[in-house]
Amino acid sequence: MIREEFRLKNQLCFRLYTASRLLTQVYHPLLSEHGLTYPQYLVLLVLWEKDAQPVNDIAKHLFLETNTVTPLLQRMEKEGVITRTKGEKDARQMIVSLTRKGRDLQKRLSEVPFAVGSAVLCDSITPESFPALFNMLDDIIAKLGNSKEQESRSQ
Amino acid sequence: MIREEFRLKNQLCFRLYTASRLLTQVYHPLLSEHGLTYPQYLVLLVLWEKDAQPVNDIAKHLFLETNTVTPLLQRMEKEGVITRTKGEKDARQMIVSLTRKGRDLQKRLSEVPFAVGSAVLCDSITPESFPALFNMLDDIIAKLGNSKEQESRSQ
DNA sequence: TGTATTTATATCGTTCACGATGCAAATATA
DNA sequence: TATATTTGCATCGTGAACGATATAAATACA
Repeated sequence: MIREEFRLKNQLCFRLYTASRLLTQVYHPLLSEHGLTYPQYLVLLVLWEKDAQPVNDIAKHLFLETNTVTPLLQRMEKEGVITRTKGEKDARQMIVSLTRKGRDLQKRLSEVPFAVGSAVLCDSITPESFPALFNMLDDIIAKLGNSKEQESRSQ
Repeated sequence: MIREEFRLKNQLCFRLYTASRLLTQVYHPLLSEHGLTYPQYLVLLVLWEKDAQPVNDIAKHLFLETNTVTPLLQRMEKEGVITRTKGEKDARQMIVSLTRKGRDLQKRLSEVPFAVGSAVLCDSITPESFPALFNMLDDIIAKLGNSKEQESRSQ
């Protein structure tokens, strides 16, 4: 006698986890061609919007901890797509900046968003249905992301 | 000049990835108390629905590869929540079965689905809005999961 | 000013994900 | 029936995630 609330069919998290993994797999061949992983691509998205950010700002944009981002940035530095320089005002900070190679990747990856977009489109997933999905996911992220901040603030 | 399609705000995958990670983090304290990780919990969900399944069936339910599931099952066996026995009809198969401890965990974790559910509920995420979200995520999973099967079939 | 606290980042250990590869059992085919 | 192919699982290497902890710089405050 399986309880309904334990059925895989009724799990929100499992759906998010699976959809996320499968969609990330769509990125893989497109990115590995340029020596990038998906999280590294996310770092580039952040830096293309605003160059020269400290580690902490990048981590906050991605809802990640610095202990995840730091090694990732170290690998990206080794690959020559970013540089990490000590902050001038604050010597604790590491300012992450795009290299020429990192900037140029935006042009070389220009087809990626469209390729991924077309991979998910189907009868029920259309450009028109995106806003509704985006809103729900944003609400989940806001709820869980904020409650996390509350936690750390109350300690 | 950032292109719109590269903005973090416009990325479906980033939302799925973030929502998945944040929601998985809600599970963490509830599961680690019982020595479980989230992927291990998913294996239990599968086995609670149907006990004694080969590795491959478990992997397929979770949209994972056996090279991810095998080490995970080995850890669960070491923890004493499952057993792995060679298949009788097919000696290549490893049949994964719940131990007494694994079965009992269902009762001990009975509050988990409700605790997680209440963690996401807010003004816009309600029991009424779940079906719409579930349907869209299921469509994404079906589209990407199926196209993966097509691939392997055509090789 | 001297000490305590906070902040920014880094290091470490464990557990996934997953591509690539290996191996043995089962099945297909010559 | 002998050989080729497929199937099911395991091993290996790399790169995340993330809790725990460390370290140095900045800030607060006594």
